Amino acid sequence: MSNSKLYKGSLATIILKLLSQQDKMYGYEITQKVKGLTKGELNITEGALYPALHKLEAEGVLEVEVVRVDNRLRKYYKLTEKGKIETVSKLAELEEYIKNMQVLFNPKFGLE
Amino acid sequence: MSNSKLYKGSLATIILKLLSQQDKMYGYEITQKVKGLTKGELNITEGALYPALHKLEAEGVLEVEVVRVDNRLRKYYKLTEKGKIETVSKLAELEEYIKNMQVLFNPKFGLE
DNA sequence: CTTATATACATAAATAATTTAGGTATGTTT
DNA sequence: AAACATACCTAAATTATTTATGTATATAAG
Repeated sequence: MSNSKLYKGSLATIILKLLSQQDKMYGYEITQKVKGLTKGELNITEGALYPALHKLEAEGVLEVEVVRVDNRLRKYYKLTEKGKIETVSKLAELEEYIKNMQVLFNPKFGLE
Repeated sequence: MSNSKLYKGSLATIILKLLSQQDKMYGYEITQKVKGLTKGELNITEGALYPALHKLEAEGVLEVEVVRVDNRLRKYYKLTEKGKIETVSKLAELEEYIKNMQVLFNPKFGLE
């Protein structure tokens, strides 16, 4: 995530959102997906991603399935039931955040 | 800023934006303005605000003028020339951030 | 064949932004 | 007299991240 300081705090939300659309993904796949969708503008660093995935797993938000492909390991993550609920609330938080930024940055909207 | 983790990294941008619309403001006024505009949803904590103001001042982005009002101190901050340039780039960064979040969260937009 | 690049995981130390929890002091309202 | 609002401040702890490594296999390029 080595671009803008603004991304701080959004990593978990991004992971959850991607997993709500794709059933299961592994870490490296997530970095590539994000890089692709943002045309290279947002690069999730591994040092941020793996600890974040481990934390979400420890919280019971994600569950993991290890698969060996081409003699290399992949750890597929998917949302648990708790994770689906958590995703909804994280997405609501993001929407709130963006709305608040809009009223701060386009004061017209805030006036009524 | 004791609401959502998402605000991390946006505090300086918020301060600069407010000062680009209002010439000069003091710390407490900034907290009240933000609280008002966001209907109480975003509360900047003093522990975040004051160090942020001091840092921006140290960087030459803000300049300060101390005024005594009703026997109480107020430190008015305003943008320097450097600060005006910095504001433009911070706002551009925020727009980039929001665009990237849109392609991540509304994948339709990313497809062409 | 050997070097570079891509795939795939991981962790530890350092940095940065913030929260939490204090502290000082004056003015106003109950 | 107490509570609340105004107005500043800082230090310790927490948290998320960057930066810098490390391991290992597969594939492409020279």
